[in-house]
Amino acid sequence: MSTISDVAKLAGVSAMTVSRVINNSGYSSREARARVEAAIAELAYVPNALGRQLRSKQTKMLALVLSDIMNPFFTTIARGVEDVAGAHGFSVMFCNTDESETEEAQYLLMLVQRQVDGVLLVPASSSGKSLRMLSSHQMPVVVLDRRIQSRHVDSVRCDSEAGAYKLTEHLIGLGHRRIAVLTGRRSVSTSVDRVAGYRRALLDAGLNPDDALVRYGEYNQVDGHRMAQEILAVDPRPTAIFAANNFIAFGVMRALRETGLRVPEDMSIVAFDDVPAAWVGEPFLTVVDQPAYEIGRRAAELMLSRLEGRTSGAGRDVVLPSELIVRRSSGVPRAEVPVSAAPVDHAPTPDRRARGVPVVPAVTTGAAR
Amino acid sequence: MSTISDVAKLAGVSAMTVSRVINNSGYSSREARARVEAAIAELAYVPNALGRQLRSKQTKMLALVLSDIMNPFFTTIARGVEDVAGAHGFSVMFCNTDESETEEAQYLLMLVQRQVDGVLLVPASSSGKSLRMLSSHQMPVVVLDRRIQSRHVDSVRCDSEAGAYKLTEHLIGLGHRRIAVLTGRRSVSTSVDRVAGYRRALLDAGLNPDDALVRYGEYNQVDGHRMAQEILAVDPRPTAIFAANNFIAFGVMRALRETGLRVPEDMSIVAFDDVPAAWVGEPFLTVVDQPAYEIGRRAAELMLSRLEGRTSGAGRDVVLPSELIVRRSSGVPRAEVPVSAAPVDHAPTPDRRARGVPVVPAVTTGAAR
DNA sequence: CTGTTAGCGCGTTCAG
DNA sequence: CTGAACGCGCTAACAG
Repeated sequence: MSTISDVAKLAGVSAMTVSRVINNSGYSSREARARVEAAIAELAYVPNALGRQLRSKQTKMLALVLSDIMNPFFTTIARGVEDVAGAHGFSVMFCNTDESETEEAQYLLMLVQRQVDGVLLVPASSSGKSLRMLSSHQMPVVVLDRRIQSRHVDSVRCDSEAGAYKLTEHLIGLGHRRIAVLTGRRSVSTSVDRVAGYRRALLDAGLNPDDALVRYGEYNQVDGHRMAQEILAVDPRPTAIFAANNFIAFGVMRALRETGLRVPEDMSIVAFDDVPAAWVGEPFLTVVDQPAYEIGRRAAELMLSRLEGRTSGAGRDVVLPSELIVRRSSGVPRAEVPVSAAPVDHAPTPDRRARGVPVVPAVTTGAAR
Repeated sequence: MSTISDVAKLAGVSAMTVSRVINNSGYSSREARARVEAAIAELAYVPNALGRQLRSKQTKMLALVLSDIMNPFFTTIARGVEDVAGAHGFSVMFCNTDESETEEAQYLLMLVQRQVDGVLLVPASSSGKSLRMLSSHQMPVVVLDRRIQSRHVDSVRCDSEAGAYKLTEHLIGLGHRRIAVLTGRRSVSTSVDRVAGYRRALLDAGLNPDDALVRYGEYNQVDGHRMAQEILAVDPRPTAIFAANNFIAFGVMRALRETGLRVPEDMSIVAFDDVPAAWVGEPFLTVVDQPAYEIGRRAAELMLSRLEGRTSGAGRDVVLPSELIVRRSSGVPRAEVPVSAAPVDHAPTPDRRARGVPVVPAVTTGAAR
């Protein structure tokens, strides 16, 4: 490994001149430049970023701390972050917390030690402890996906409450009256926001929320399965289930399959998060799709514009809209339809994307709206 | 940001003593240790890893360079790498090359500059240029997923040839005689190995490979779709399609849906790569599943054991076995079954995992095997 | 346009 | 058991 002074020696100039040539900073004569470049080529010299980083106090490195890179929602966010960061000469480190506050704290400490230039954080809890720790070290932060209290921090997320409202409204429009919701843990804002949107939709329709139909758990398939089993034992049984994320939805599907219930004839399912089109043969679930790539992209841009001094002042809270996509997993509840007239439609069904106007004709219910 | 000498000053000792306390190296008296720890706490001192890295010439950082983190296969590999690396105190940087040699070269140069301790590489091409560049900088490398020429480099991959053989054999056993294969680009070893396994299976069954049924393209949905359209126009049309990866398979499914062909009644599909169980309601595709997490885990372990000096000598080539999982997307070809007796089985179908012995009874064909 | 000086924060070396 | 001196590779600040 040759160093900058090896190059300087070979080129017959000082290290400083070499530095200027490498970084295109300051002036340098054609001749000196040529000699330096020749020396660099001869030695196959590659500058050592560590020295530069130590001196300039910039690592050109961002960190993305999230719960699990295996979740397609986060994978997509990650790709958005990487694309933007890369275009600005920044690299990205990924850290999986698995929703554990302990893991999160350990990673954040490590990131501070490593002097990353900024942290993009999907907080494992809304306690704000992590944010305080980061700000005590003057570490720039953008919070992703979740709501936080602090007014000083930038955040980019999707409107969970509104998305949940849309899904619930859709089910009510189909005629459902008993709708269950299976969500994540109480300490995560998306979990509670989605329940809140669900409740508001029920109330707006003049329906009475039933706490027996609300379950909190983990955002994974195992817990989705468990919660679905519980909810299927409730009497009277709900006619529709709202899964607050994709993994929970798949756990629900499994539970229904095991119980022999058909979707949507015996039970409707709707969920948050779509599965990327590239990964599925025929999309089946009615979902609210979050703009995951956009969340990552916007978060990275916000971070970079702070770091490059193009943005300053109070924290921005960017809230992106979600989109309702109606597919075959949601239908009219059994009681509403004659048994003989419930054919399963297995023909190719293009997505009916709801844009503004609900695609499904609203069923007139007791209450307005 | 306080430094090690701030702590030293406050504790009334030298910087060296502080360093010893932090790293538990050498001796230090109880008293000194206590004073240092108090000072650290008071200043909320966090050691700057950059200084340490510059001095020790170790960054405790690995890089994973792959084509696209959005591909579930690579995401799973990434998680395997991260878990192992994290357990050893290493961090991981991810780089998406999108199969571009240019992108790859840029990333690798950046990684050398950043002085990462090692690179885990899914090479965009089998040219070996990247490997030569890395070795010229004495950068430790483990190649993942793909074959390379060099005998000096460690690699961890799955046996593509054998997996393709299993899938093709399965189709032949069902009675298929005209089987198409849609694969990736010729410069990637997995693409050509899968075609090789396919050809060997045909030959072993006494069938004649038809080059019109072999297509090379990109490992993505768009190209899978395009290649499927081409292959459906071939006369006589094949009765089964072997997609060499998951994305190609989904492109094929889309093409078939658009053409109005049913799977498996009108066309069987088999593919490389399973979709993680957590992401799908009911798995449908007959696949060969690669142990992706294991590939990542083993690669990271190999790298760490080299870095920690526990392994030395010639490059290891770890080849992991794949597993055939038979599902509903593959069936007996149309001609072989009376039209009246081809019911679609929509009941819950547990996976029939083939372990050693083929699950599907072998159809007696002209040739042995 | 170019070179010199002086660190960035830390750990190794060696003498107390 | 502890500290002083030095250097890792690079660049900001200042002369020339």
